[in-house]
Amino acid sequence: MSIRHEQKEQRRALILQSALDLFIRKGYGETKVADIAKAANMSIGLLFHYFDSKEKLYEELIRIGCERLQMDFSFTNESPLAIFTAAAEDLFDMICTNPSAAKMFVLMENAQHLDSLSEDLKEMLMEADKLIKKSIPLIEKGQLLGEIKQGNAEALAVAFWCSIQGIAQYIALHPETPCPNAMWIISILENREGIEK
Amino acid sequence: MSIRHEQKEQRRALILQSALDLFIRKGYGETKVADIAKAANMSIGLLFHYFDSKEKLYEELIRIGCERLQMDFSFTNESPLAIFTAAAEDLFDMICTNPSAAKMFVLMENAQHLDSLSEDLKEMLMEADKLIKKSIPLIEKGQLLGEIKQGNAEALAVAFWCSIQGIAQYIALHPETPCPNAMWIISILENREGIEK
DNA sequence: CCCTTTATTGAATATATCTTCATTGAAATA
DNA sequence: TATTTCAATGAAGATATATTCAATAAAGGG
Repeated sequence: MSIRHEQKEQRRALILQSALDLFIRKGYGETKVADIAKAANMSIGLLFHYFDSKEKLYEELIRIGCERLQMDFSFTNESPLAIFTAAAEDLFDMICTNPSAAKMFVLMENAQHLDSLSEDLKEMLMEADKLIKKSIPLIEKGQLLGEIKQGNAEALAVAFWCSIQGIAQYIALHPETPCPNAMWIISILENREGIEK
Repeated sequence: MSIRHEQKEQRRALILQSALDLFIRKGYGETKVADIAKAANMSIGLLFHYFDSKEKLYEELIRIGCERLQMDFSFTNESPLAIFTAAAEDLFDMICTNPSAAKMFVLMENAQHLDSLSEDLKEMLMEADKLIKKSIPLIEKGQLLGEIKQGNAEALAVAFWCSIQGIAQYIALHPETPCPNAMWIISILENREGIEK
């Protein structure tokens, strides 16, 4: 392949990477196109040679995020706690192994609360909130089985998923942080020993 | 006191409240002065009658946040786990009782990563990051005592504080959410039963 | 009741930021 | 090598947003 074509891809990737980092640190509105160009070591004009607008660039990042972070959270016939454990382990592995995955995770969360965003992108982003809602019946099942502790199922779901979200955010902003163990977060849900009735 | 004076205070409070809600939902840069004025049911001009600039308004919010959220996290001579438990319970109580406290919590977190902010405010905000650093020796002490589980102390501190941060963020944006139990988060740190050596 | 002070408005202005464009130079192609 | 195509620049232009201001209405005080 030609030198040009390679460089084109590299440049594009560099812009996306720089923009992602800035967007999650400062937010969309406070990240100036000039900041992104500077971070990517290029002129403002060149940035617009690669992306039509700041908004398109942002949307491209979200699109990439949606592709990569396909949270299956598949309803296998495993026990509820096993499903949450697998999900947590997958996520922690992703977040701690791949710095840009952690950043994507944060971008997607922040994007949810943004007005000026095309409808189809907004729909894609609805997932995160659904995750909590979808977890509630699973938690209730786990409570009946005695593997998940008692308490309001929605509150438990919020505690579980938001803890992961909070940790992902910190790791995204401080990539050198030692990675927490997924099992620590599972202990939020886990019913310890005796089944009290 | 005169009607005017009362109304003045009310207006100011209303602006601050509206701005806080918008800032944490959309971020500083995407929150337009017009949005704030609209949310507070007043003209743009009047908003500037109460605050010199958008930035001053933001800084005022941070100043209020710093006053209210004086995280003592005092080093009493209680056991490490008891100190973390007390801190978590205090925070959860504050977050779940007082919606604007939860929002403040989020604002302060977001503000940290903002450039254009006076130096003295930046210093005030350094606290959150210090919280994790200050927790490390305490966690190590708890590990020696066997009340806190084994593992990298910094990673445990990150897991604990960031979980609280993540939950606070969700509650701030969804105030009707049932409040998680502080003890659920404590179980991130807690060493269950047998001391393995 | 008159005069002073303060609240209130929205259009006009200033400012900041995004986006375009004419131009230059480097790489591909023949 | 000549020619075409694309990368690259930064200043000019367009746009969006913050801020000011002159004018009006309401309240306070004598």
